[in-house]
Amino acid sequence: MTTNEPVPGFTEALVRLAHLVQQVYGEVAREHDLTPQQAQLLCLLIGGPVGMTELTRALHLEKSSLTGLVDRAERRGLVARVRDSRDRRACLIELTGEGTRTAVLAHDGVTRQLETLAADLPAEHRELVASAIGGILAEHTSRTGRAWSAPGPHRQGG
Amino acid sequence: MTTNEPVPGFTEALVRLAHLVQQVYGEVAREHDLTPQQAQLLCLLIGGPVGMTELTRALHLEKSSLTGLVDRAERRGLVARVRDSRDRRACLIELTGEGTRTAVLAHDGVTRQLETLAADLPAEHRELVASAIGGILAEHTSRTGRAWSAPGPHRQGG
DNA sequence: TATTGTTATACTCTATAACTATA
DNA sequence: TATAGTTATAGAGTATAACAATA
Repeated sequence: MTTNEPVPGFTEALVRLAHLVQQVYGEVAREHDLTPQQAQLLCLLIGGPVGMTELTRALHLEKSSLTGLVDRAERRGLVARVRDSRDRRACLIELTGEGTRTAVLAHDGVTRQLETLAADLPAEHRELVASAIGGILAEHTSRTGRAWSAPGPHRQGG
Repeated sequence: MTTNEPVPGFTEALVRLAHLVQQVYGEVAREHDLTPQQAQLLCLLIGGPVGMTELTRALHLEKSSLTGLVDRAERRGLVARVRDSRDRRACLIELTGEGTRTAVLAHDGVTRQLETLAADLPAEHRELVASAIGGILAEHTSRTGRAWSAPGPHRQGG
């Protein structure tokens, strides 16, 4: 009985929510003089340096697109390329001092905005929504066959 | 007691969900040889012709950006500009025949993908999630002070 | 040979500022 | 004056293909 008639507004709600989150990201990014893509990149790096190949998977970008994104962020002093000591072809992208400050501000800004918008939602509903989304993400992960590291509010302690 | 300690994973889940929806949109768009932005535009027009100014609000774009987006979609035969009989400055954007076919396919593709990913979610949870999202969207609308028309799975019968 | 990342190229997306035409 | 939309311009984002260096 998991597939009765689908709630008509369900996918519409998901799409609208996604659009809203994008909008929040854009607004917060702009407050810090970032593009949304740069904000995503920075938030993704808060947990520590990440290799280019892993970043292409996390951001769903072609490697050449990522090269350009990192180039521009590097030019603005937000990130730096460091050589990978174990593979001389590879490099890791890490936040600079300014990049770290900006990343944390952007991350906190997005989180605060979303928390504010969801302030009226009872705690148990929040947990249910988070759990439902977790299920959707897990289903997607199992279908695409690899783990997933999203940009944005990150899991600390990695 | 609406603002206890926030569920830590809540905003993270929202952000990851937004990213997933974006990804689905991108994949479906590509299947139909569209950019994600073109797919958004097309889906937004399924309900009928929409004016440029309203489109800038729905898509959160500057008017000149929208001009370019519509230009390219028009050049590809997906949409057409029609004069507004009540205001000779304004025009309405409407789907062409091919545009309508493509828009419906893209819309259905996104819906189907998301429904598939959420297939394991019990119906009552789906309703609760949709309702919770509705509350977040309503809160945002009341803060920004205007109604909102999202691209993507649309509300028919408007 | 396969993988990592860059370069070259072309296009789309986006914003700002200045503009035209209409209200 | 204000609004609807376009044009000009510049930069950012993205993909494809070809390439260099390393594994």
